[in-house]
Amino acid sequence: MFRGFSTLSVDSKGRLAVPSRYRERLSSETGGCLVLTLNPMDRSLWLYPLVEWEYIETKLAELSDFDKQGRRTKQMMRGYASDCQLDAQGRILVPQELRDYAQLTKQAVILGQGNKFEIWDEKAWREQRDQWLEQIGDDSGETSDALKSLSL
Amino acid sequence: MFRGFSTLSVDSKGRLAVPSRYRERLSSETGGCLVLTLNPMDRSLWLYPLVEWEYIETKLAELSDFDKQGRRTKQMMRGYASDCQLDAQGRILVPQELRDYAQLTKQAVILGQGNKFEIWDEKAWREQRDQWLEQIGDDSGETSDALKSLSL
DNA sequence: GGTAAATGTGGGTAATTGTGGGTAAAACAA
DNA sequence: TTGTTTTACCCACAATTACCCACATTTACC
Repeated sequence: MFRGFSTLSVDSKGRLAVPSRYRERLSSETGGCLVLTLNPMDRSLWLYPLVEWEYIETKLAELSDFDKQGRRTKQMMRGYASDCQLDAQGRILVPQELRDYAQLTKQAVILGQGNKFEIWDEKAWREQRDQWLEQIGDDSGETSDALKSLSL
Repeated sequence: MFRGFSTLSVDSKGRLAVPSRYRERLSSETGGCLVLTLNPMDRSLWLYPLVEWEYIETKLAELSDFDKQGRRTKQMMRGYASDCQLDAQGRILVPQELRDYAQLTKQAVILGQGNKFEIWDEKAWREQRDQWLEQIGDDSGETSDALKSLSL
């Protein structure tokens, strides 16, 4: 399981260095093969080790083409999934299209999220975070049963 | 499984270059024989390796002629299916009729979608995409059970 | 606190890939 | 047949990417 937070810079070629503490695990688990795709919920990116992605892909493939929301989710995540490899310096190249989607500028943040990483533009992340923090505490409005019974 | 995104240009002759990362697989799997047809769900095209298409064709043949949606799907997909071959530069020639259907102009995008590729006019794709992204995140309204229990 | 190692960052170069166009062969129509 | 259009094959340039090296900064350790 991946966890933790790092800031990192996106250079002029769109490369992004994965924090060194994760590199060994990524190389050994999957030979450095990673899959980067968009997060359909937010303007951010998800980075999976290849094996994890393949599992996600089977789950996506099971979604019906005749369910609209399911079809769209599938189309987005698979359509934008791009294979990448750590280079000799432990960086990945983020395709232009995905940089645009997540509005990545010079500074980005990477968040460990269990089976994957989430990558945000730093400024966008801070704004979202502050906004959510206000909402989460606010327990008016709908809260699912699963959440209601969750003790952290 | 095919995945990933590329932009590509449709030249004045209606040719379209398949991204090089897929070429070897397409050549070896099917000797470069591909089938291009329309996507009956959206104004875009589907590109299958021949073997995949043949499997789809058997499934289409099983659809009843007394189900309207089934009959139309069959008619469209089979009727517009056209064989094509990768040329020496890895391009395919898109028939005028299909270019018109998908409203392909100069810039197109190609999306890996599991057993096939999906080809859109770039502008049309971006408009659709932005519209869908709003809907996916919007969790009011109906969400299918399959999606509700999906963790990505 | 100082030194050495590890890490993050930037950029140059060569190979690969995408794109456009010329020309010859093939298909089609009159 | 003849003329016209379409398709296949070839070459060439431009843009992108992969790979390599170098330096600055941070971290770990003595």
